[in-house]
Amino acid sequence: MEFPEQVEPTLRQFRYFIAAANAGQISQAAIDINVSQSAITNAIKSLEEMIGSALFERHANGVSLTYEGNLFLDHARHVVASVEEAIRLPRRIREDVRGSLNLAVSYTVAGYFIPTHLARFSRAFPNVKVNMVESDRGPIEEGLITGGFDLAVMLTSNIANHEELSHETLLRSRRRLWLSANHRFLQQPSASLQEISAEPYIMLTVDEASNTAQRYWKKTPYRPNTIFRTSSVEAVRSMVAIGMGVAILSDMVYRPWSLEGRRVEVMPVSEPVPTMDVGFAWSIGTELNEAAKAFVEFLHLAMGVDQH
Amino acid sequence: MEFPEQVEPTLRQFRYFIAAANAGQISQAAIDINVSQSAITNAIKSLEEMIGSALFERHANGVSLTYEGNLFLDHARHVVASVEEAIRLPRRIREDVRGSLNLAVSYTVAGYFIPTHLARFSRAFPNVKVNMVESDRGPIEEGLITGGFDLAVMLTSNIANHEELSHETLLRSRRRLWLSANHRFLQQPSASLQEISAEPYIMLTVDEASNTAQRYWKKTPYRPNTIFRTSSVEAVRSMVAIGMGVAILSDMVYRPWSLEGRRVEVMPVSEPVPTMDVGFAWSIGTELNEAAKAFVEFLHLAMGVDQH
DNA sequence: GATATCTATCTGAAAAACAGATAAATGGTA
DNA sequence: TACCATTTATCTGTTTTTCAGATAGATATC
Repeated sequence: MEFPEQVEPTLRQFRYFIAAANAGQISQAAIDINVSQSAITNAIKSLEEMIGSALFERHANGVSLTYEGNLFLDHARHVVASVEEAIRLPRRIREDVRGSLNLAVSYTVAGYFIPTHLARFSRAFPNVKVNMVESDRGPIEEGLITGGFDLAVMLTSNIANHEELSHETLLRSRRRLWLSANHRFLQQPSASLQEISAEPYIMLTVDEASNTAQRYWKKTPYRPNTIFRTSSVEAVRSMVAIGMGVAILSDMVYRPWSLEGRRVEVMPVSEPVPTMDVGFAWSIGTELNEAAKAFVEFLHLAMGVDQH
Repeated sequence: MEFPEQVEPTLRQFRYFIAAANAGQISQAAIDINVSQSAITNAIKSLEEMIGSALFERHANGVSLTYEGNLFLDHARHVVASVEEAIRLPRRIREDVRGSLNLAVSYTVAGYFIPTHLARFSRAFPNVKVNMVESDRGPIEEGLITGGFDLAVMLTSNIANHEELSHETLLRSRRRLWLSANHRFLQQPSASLQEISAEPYIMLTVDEASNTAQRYWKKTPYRPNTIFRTSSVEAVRSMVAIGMGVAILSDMVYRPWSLEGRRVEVMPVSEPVPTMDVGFAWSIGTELNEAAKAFVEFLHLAMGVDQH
């Protein structure tokens, strides 16, 4: 016996076995599935060795299943069907889920988080119409409560109304110091808030970023030396890149290159700076509709929420 | 891209994918399952091409499942579990079925049909105690009706009491002419009953074989030239082998060699000769107990009753 | 006995899978 | 910035596996 002492079956062996069981003849099965007779004979032989009992009785005019072979056939069919499903289902279009989703998103989420996920979601759930509205925290919270929005994806750490809104964090993005490629700080492992306070600072105003900034500056005697306030992340990036100032922003919106092609570097802040938390928010009282549930589940899976 | 444009996944790819999903890192998964990192990388890449979407997002410190990857993981685990079950279950000991089976069998069944099946059945159902009794048709039918036997495996074509007994045929075994290796008939394609009637005939008496024989001899003007009557198939075989006579018996009891090592040949009879039908018999009124049902199902599968 | 048809086995060739080496990208650290 | 550690991706040569075709053996049919 020259056989490699197989321990694990292969799918091919299952298919060959099923073909033989269907045909009642190994040679006919070989014709059916367009392989050689010896290939099927060997596949079955291997399976029988693995299982430890004969699957077929061999006759002069074909083969017939033994008791064990009959049991195995059921399992084999199940296995092949499961494989079929596994390959087919992940890209299955979930046409069963219908309806519309009124989704509110905040600025950074709209630009840096939602797009890729929303694209995939729409491919997977083509019958869900997503009406996405970008807005500020206040109007979003109000819309969720009044029912104007089904669901929001926003910065969860900023949420004010905890009586009427639930939230769930999907992603925590670290905040670090952005600076130009030739900044002297880059020779240090990190920069302290004290050091940063001496630098010209570019303040991003969207998503209440300045409010958030206050939270960690307030714990120190220092304040940022804000020379410019903008609602554009691209503006921040460009200004940082050409050396006009530094900024503390989340990794989620970080890109190494500015629009002009200049490099933006990044480094940790010595003091603990809160992460930027992105997640869902919804009204406590009302149940999510089918489309919203699908979207929540979709992002759960994409973010690996259940992974731990 | 040097890849062979795979269409069907392999089980190995499923296993590698699961390992990577569990570990969160391809390289760690490679260590876990003791293969090279490139093997897993390639397996995942192939799967992604087959499915048509990414299963993982690649990061600098590992991989994380995409939405599609999460869905696929469920399927993959199911597939591997099903394979596991398929390989393990056919030899699973059915300890759940308990009880005793009072089984009656007729002579030829006891010697040439039951043993191999009963051995396998007992391995599969160790908690079923089979009390097997060999008897003649009359006492078997009586025992089935009075409840002394739960079930019988016998020659169904011989059953007399059709009012109180049900039966089901499992196997039809062709009857052919047995003769010695140098018999002149062997130069013909077949032998007619007329020709056979001129030969010395060895009559087997068990299982009412002589009654059965009468059924087809009666349709002709000829009668077998019986020179010896015996209840031993071995005796028939030996006597045929040394050329003392011929016999018409079923393939089920045919063996090419006699006890003395002489060859017994076999050839068809020209006229239609009824097959020997082996099957179950049981009392119409009573329901089979669990052990009996298991035995019936076992033989159904072994004989491929549901195959057609 | 000849023929046809079945499964089992053998052999050389083709295909696939793999390990190992290396590249490319990124994070952490000094 | 540089350097190191660690990640995934890719490439290469080798090993392993799979396979088709040929052949043998067994059995049914004619």
